[in-house]
Amino acid sequence: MPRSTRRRPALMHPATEEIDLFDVLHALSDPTRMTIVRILRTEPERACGTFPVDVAPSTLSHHFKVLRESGLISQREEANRRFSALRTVDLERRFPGLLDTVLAAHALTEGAEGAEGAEAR
Amino acid sequence: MPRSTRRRPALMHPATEEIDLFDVLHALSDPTRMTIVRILRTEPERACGTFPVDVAPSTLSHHFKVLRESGLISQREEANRRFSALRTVDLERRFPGLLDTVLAAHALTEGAEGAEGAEAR
DNA sequence: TACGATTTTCGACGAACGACGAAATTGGTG
DNA sequence: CACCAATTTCGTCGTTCGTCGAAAATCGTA
Repeated sequence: MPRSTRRRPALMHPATEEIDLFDVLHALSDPTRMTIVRILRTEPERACGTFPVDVAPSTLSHHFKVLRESGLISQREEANRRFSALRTVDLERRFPGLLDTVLAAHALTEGAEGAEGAEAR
Repeated sequence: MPRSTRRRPALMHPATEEIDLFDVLHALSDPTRMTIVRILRTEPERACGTFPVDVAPSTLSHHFKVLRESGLISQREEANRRFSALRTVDLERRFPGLLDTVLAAHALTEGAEGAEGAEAR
């Protein structure tokens, strides 16, 4: 038997040149997805289930799909798990400086938001 | 009689420090609004009705409201007209480099998009 | 092979979105 | 005052969004 008998459909990733700015902006305009991206910024790779966001697994799966199809992250399957990684190089090539600037902007709002009663999410 | 007898409610603009990143990203994730912002980038001020976007007036009004409440633009009333302007200084103060980077990113996608059959919008 | 862990797919639901037309508001002008 | 032009508000429509739970798929392991 071949090493990979794919029964699950292959994961769709847009090519670098096909990454759409509106899709990216929309993907980043959700707090949960922003959290995921921010975490992924500090680690090369991470399994889906290990993100500290409190939504149902199915919801999380949905967000990962949005992120993947927007071109923000790539996903790799390994056995049971699915590992996600930021497409930093591709993003930088497609929209130079965008990810850095947006994440920096979000970092600016960090302390203030949490301080006034928006604990999780 | 006083110079301004406001019967219409005053226009709501978020203070600079209150501009929300998610609102900004969401506002920019719509093509029509992106067009408006891009145009406003090249002119200090412009009346609402003079934007070359083909949507119904009421729809346009809605987009201006979203842009204004996100903090991206300010609006000033003068007689019948309402003039819009980019809040470049406030934006820069709140999220340094964000607007420039996003608009630069959008500029990169300009030629290619229009070339393959997405004339208007 | 049966189980458990990980993740997705599949509806479902309510909220928000983008679009529209009709009606109302406002103010300048004949 | 009547009219016109610019714009908003209101209600509606269909779509998309974010969320969930239940069920299915996949794979390692007991």
